[in-house]
Amino acid sequence: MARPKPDKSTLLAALAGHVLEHGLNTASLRPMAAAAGTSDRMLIYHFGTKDALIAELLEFLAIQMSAGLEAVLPPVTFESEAELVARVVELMRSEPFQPYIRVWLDIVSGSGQGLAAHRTAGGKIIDVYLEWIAVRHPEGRARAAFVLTLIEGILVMDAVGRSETADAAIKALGK
Amino acid sequence: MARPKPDKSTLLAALAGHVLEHGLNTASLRPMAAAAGTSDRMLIYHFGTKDALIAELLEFLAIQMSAGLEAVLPPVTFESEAELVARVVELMRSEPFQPYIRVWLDIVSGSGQGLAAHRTAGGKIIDVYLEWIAVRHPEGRARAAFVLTLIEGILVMDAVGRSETADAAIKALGK
DNA sequence: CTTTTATTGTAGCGAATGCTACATAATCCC
DNA sequence: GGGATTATGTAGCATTCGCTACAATAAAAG
Repeated sequence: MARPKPDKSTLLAALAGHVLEHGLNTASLRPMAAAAGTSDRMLIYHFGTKDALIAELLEFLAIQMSAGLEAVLPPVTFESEAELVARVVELMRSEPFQPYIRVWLDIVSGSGQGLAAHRTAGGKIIDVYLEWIAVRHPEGRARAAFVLTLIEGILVMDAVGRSETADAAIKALGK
Repeated sequence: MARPKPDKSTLLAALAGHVLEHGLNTASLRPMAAAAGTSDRMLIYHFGTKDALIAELLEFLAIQMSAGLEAVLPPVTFESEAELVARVVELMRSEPFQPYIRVWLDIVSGSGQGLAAHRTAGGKIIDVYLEWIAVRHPEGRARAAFVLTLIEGILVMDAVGRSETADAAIKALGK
């Protein structure tokens, strides 16, 4: 009775891997299925609909993008806000984060287009990151929102090839 | 001899209108053609390729998104950085800007996926906005980058339904 | 062992995709 | 006016899309 499939998360992990490499909003059933070692037929069988699949995949991605944050940056409070920002940006710009940032921008774009599942997942991810930053912020929770918002802006700048502007923003924060 | 079509900009304007309403990254030839009162056949005739069309459309959009900025917010320097940010955000959140923001997020997403035309257009748009902010910033050009980056982050927050976080960031800026 | 029930493969449908071949109409040049 | 060039319509092709019908197998239940 509505018992969840035993290895659905295995399936979702494979789908997530494909999406992280090839993009979320342009993903289609047959390539995803191939990446997961199965068929489009079976994806529909398991999820009912592509939209439902994407919705579940977004939940999975939201968790995956939130998990491991503690491991990659231990919960130490920094000496200054500027230093925290610099450290997080350095992290976000590192190689292993790139696929997640691409997917993140897809989520944001989809949210803008009014896709409910995208928006829900996007909001949850922001919530987790906000908390993650708050724990590490010396000036307390109120400023965490500011820091995270700035970092999101930096991601945008980086995406369109204006990292210099992002760097200028970080520098301006210092003084 | 390679004389440019007389009303290609008219065509591009119609295409831009369609894309502003229905999204850039999901646009396909036949609906675009219908919106422009033509056929897919003619779009290919004029632009050669869909990719080329998108590239030209992105240039057009970059200009269109930059033009009119002066009109909508006269080049007055504000009393404080916080006030400037508040005013610009108010502008960006206003109804008529919504379609442009959706397209903007599509451009950012496409840039993240490595689409060169998207990235080029996105960079140009940032450049123009940066200049636009610099002219209005009381504390000079160096801080304009900071302000614009923060605003981009606010757009992201708004997109995923976390305007409260964006507002908190703006407020935090005040003190 | 047999009868359900859950899982999977094969094949394909109808729609949409970007793009092209071919023919026709309009326009320009001389 | 006639030949060449430019513009446009009509059809369609090959591919991919999400999804489904049908049948076969595998597993569970009695």
